[in-house]
Amino acid sequence: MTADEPRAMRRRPAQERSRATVERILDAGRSVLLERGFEGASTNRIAAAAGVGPGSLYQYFPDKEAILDRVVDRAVDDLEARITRAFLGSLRAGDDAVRHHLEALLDALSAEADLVRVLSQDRPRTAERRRVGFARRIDALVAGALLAEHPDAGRGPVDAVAWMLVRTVEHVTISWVLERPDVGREAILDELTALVGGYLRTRWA
Amino acid sequence: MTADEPRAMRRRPAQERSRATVERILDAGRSVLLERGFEGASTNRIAAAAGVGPGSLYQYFPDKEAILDRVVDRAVDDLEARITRAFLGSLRAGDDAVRHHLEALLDALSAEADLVRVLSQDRPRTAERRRVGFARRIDALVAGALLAEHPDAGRGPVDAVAWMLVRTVEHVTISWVLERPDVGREAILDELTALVGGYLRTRWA
DNA sequence: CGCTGACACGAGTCCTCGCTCGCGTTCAAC
DNA sequence: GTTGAACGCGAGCGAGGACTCGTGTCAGCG
Repeated sequence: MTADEPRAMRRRPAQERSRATVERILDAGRSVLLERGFEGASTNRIAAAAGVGPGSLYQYFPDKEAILDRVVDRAVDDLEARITRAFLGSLRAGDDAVRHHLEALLDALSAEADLVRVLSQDRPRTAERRRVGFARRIDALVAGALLAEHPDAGRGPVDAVAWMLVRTVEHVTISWVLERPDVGREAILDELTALVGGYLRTRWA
Repeated sequence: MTADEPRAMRRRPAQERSRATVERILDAGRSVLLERGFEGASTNRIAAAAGVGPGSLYQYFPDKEAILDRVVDRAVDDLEARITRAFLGSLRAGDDAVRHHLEALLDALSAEADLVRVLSQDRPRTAERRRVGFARRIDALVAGALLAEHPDAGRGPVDAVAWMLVRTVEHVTISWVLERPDVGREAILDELTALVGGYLRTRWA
């Protein structure tokens, strides 16, 4: 009953046929979104790409926003899962932990460059909410890790450090993927590692 | 004759009256843009806000995009000027130079938080081009400053360092202005200074 | 004053888009 | 096979937006 609880489906698909239709709609939504951005993702275009009448969209979704919300949610879930998995997977890499984390993140973003571009450029409220939400969860993770290593540091400073590190790493990696500047993958990883490492060492020398 | 040279005015205003009209249109465009975002910045709304008929817009601008382009250009010019001035103004602050630069940047962005929000969230191609263009110019400035201090470092590494520092500082300051996290101005300046300083020290110890 | 071009106006045109609704089709249950 | 619900379809409605055009007003000049 909250203001913006996830819009329910208008009708819950019962037969196999309709479940496939919903799937086709969401896939088409993803394609159209990646190819033409939010601007060009009209309902008629999505329906056409799904090989479905415009009316069929509204059998299962209350409105356009609900469709794109689900599309974005799915895509971002994938991306988040990929990143989180990479993050956790490189936890045991003791010494070069920072670099391994950065490497995993950079590769995850590179693998979904089109998605990252669309979500970063046309930026509807949904996508923005998801981005900030995810960032905040990572904030907590990083803050926890930092606090474990420096139990004497206060809660406040640790939170500030975590917040800043997360924004830094987020934007540098995304900018690298999108701008493709004249800086190689290895070079940017070296620099980012130095940035984070130098900071942490400076901060808690 | 190039593909996207700046759209010329349809008619160059000759009398004082019409020059004032153009001014009113651009001012209204700015207000509407800041209050309702790109989404809500319709031509009719801008005309109404300017106290002008819809037709009058097209006496001087070929289409809607041209109007918003000029509005964005003006706003970003102001912001750029403010930032550049602050940057140059704090050049002589010898020892704490880094911190002074960051302070100036943060304050400039805070003073125009609404503009920063609109340009960062709904992000049309124009605004994005301008952002990247500005960033690249700052890249060059910073690279120059770094090279002056470390003449023995190669061109490539210096460019990479400059590129990364600029993206880092850009996004951390903008995120702070937009998210208003639970981190005070002094704290974030301390942290950013430590981040940049620690990095540079690590990099060229 | 009278004339002319510059300027302002805003009802109206055309178009796109989100969304509906009535009808035809397919499927599952008996 | 029959029936009724689930499903699919797509022409079309209403809203809103960009932009036009015919008409009226104003400034400057003789």
